[in-house]
Amino acid sequence: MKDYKRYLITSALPYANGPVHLGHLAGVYVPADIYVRYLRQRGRDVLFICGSDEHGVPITIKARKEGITPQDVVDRYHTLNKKAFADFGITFDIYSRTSNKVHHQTASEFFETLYDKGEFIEKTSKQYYDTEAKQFLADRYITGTCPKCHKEGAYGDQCEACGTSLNATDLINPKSALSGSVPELRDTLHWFLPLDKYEPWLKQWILEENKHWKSNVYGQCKSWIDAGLQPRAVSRDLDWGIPIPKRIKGSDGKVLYVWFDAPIGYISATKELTPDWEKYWKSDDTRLIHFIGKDNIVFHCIIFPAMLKAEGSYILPENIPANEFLNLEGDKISTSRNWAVWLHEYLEDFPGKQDVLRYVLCANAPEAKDNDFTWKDFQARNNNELVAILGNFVNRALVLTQKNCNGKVPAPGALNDFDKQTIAEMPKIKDQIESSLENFRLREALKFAMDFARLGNKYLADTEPWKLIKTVPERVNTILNISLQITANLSAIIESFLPDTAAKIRKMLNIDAITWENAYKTDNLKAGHQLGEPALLFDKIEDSQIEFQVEKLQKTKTANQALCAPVEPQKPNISFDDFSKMDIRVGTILAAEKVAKTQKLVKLTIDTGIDKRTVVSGIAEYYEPEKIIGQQVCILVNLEPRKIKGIDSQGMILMAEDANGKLCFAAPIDKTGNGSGVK
RNA sequence: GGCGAGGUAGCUCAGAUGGUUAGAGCGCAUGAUUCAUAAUCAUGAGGUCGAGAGUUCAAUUCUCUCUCUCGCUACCA
Repeated sequence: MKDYKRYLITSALPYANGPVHLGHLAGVYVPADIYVRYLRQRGRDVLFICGSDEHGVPITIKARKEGITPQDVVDRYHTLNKKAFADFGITFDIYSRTSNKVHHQTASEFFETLYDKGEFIEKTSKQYYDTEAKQFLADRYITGTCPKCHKEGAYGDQCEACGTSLNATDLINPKSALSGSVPELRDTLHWFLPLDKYEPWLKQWILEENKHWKSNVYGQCKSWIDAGLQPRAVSRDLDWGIPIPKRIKGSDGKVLYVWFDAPIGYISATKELTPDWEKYWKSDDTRLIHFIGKDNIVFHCIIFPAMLKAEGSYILPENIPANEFLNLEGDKISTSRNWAVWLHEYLEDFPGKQDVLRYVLCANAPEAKDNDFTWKDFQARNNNELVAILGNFVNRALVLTQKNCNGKVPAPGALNDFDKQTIAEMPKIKDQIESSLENFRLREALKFAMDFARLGNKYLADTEPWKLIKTVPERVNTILNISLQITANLSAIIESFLPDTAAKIRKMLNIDAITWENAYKTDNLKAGHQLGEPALLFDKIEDSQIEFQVEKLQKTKTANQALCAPVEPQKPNISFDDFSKMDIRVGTILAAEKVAKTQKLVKLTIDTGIDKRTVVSGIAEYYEPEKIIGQQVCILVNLEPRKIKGIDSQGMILMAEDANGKLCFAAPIDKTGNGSGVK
């Protein structure tokens, strides 16, 4: 690898509309912090950058819902999250925020530079405008009837009832969520970053020059690039965000799209931290690494690099070790469903146990695939690994010294072969950890770190000083000296993974931090050195504590089920006339085949009694085509025909849909004649 | 449907430009031990490496088909 002079490490800016949970910690912040602490231990020049991402529509929506300002929202979560990170020992050099002045300036300048270089495309498009509120409406601010499932209350970007992603212009009866008025379509000007223009360069840079990226990252990028990149709007009509610079024509009422300003936040935060920021962002001998979750791959691997490339004066990331997701007790973590373990709640239930969570999350980090966090596993790792192996070894070494040497480091005598062999293991383990960490294999590194404690336990078990004390007491001095040297080195070895624990060990040994380079030596503790008071590093976690957590989640689940299965309220009354406009008939399915290249569509031929016609229906997930032939169904025959996937669909099959979106035929119970009217 | 990632011991994961008995941790069993939070140490059991076919002297590792999980994407009156 290239000889880098300094490191710039960023971790994804958490979005300031909610608290951080253990998934964030496991995927992004714990790995980043471990890596950074390790680099610092080795004396490398490193900056660790993070901050709150505070713009964008969801924040304005949350503010409206609660009747407060967007600034109030971001202030709340910025403070909360900043504290949570600090509590878990995540040692950012700066935890900034994108509502800062420095960031506003930096991001506007960045935009201006690209604008002046002619890197943007200007495009006018039609967007909904609320004439009462006098503003353009973000997709989320438009509600209406879902064109797919016909439920009301769908948003302009997505229908939460059926999960379909939508365009605002597809909504039936759109309404402004701001004023309730009917919005009108108006022209609006926006700037686009032509990602397609960077396609050849991205191909070369990622697919050829960055083959060392993790396979999940590399593959995802390849997938995006191969699919073809589209120009992406960098501005929005919104009043919360960074205004497009005034001198630019048409900038009125427009802000930078949050995806554009957020990654620039890494730069602004660095600027805020040090006047030397350009050394980190603009020298080839800086190694820039982004720690992110898999949801952020496209932004950090494709879009942000394209922005930096377009700007021209910045370096590009050398690696982006994105992690996958952490599930919780078998289900996807979800903020909106409250299916999460919030960091501040964890600390209330397990005070002082941040290292335990760091350990469990690192040991089970979703490095290659989604992983599952269970409280049972949490308990097992605490009790069987931290308590039994690590805590126990340190305790044994210290208590033995206390009993036999009055808490003073004894002078070693001559070393025998087993002593030498044990001592020789330390540099080996240290090397293994280095190699794992340099390659972002943190769970492997942690496993090696635990080997250090195992080495100590084995050494004690094999030398049996508690027996020798009666027969060859001078030999015990050597054994305890070596055991204590292992303990001292162990404190440095686990420092990056378990910082609090490392500090506790140092305190018990009454020593200062040992550098990484010295973390294998046998003279870090001098003979005669007075040790501090021994104490237990970890406590056992009882079944009752785990049951409490599991019950807590179970309650969430129950609450969600009650919440998630509401029966749709009755629609407004209609006249009989309205009803009788619908011509619903009974028909028989004559033929059915899956529409090629679709997941849900089945092409049906129906004998309606009137004629034999083709209908395309989205039922493939629930019915196998060959099994429904001959079945009678109800069909709305006078629905406007529509082309679906190139097939003319003449009518619509009536289906009953439950709260989970599962479909079943609504059809006559008894066999009846084709063409029978349904009234 | 397309694309990407993953499917290896009860659990969580490593692994190999194809080559003798496929690895680790936890769990389990047996033995040793008692300084230590009944912790530790040793030994062992346990896998047709998602399924099938092909290439090969030889495949878990390469190719193809299929299947399951996750993600992106298209379609869903």
